[in-house]
Amino acid sequence: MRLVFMGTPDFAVGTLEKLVEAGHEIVGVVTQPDKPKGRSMTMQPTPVKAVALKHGLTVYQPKRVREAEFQETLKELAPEAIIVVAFGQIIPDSILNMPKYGCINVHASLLPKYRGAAPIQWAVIDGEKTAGVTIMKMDAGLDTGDMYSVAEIPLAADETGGSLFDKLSELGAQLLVDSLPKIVSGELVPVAQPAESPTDYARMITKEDGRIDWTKGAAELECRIRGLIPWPGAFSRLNGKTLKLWKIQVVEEESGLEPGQVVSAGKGGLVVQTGKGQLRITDLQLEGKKRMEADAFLRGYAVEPGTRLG
RNA sequence: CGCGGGAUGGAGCAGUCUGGAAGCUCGUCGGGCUCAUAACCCGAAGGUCGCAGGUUCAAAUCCUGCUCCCGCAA
Repeated sequence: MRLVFMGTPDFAVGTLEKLVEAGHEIVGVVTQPDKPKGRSMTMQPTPVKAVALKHGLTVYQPKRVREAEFQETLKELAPEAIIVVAFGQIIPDSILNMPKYGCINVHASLLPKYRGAAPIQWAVIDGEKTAGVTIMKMDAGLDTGDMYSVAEIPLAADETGGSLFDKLSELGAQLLVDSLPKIVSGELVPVAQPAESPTDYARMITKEDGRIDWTKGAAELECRIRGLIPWPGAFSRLNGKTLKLWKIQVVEEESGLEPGQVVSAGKGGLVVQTGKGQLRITDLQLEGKKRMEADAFLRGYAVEPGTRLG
């Protein structure tokens, strides 16, 4: 098919590559403008741009796709469909209706669950048992379009935002490539979504979402910590410094200490009381240091029981 | 030049401000105790103190340059 691809982060890269492999004619790749990134604050291309250039594809980076000038460009490209994967901009009606097959979106959730920008992390945070991807025909609403196909997978017990991200990225890419011909042939018919989503809107994750509220229960915190790996990561404060929590286990015991207080620190890791149960931190990272095992860290850095985190 | 922390035996840290014998908690190896042990006791090995210059009678420590790692910010 003659396609235009719109996407920005890593999640979209796999899909773009699959489309190229499948022999589709990608007449244009649209991605967000470069932004300064990293410690040096140097300008970095988006992951999608980097891959697009590698394949010799033409890249467009409009500040807003609704700009008249860009819409003209798009018209000239005359795609049969526009593939949208984690693009990061609202697409106006005029573009949604432009191609014959409209704008086809890969969304990383089992719609109508988790509409929004960060469906993957929220699924893990909420402790969902399964997750998946949905191929849908975009409409003016936010992730409310009619659905063509879905693929579902179970969540691993130690699933993290990052691991699920990788799985769904792959799953979504495959599902899209498989679905496209069937959409053209009419084999796949779009089905309307239920109007109401059973979950909260999956809003963008921010750094603050990683701050641990020790008054919450251990099981709930455990899901949250997994969901936020590798970014932004769950964190608390230890002696005035940021402490990232990388690996933890739930301990079904109570200590009588206040939530956030250290129960024990030693070979078993750093055990902290929560509002319900305790968390055993086994991999951590102190500000300015590398990630390491709690056991190793505690050999050189004394933490007295009763110390308060947060 | 976005802000900041760091590099010290195998691991994690202290020591650096206020130059003057390389330290702590572990690990490893040997021995002892014990029914036994990740427990306890005794002993040992193991370090160019990131790299390169400079100051000094003397540098892990002060000065200059460089490399690498990390947090913030995105």
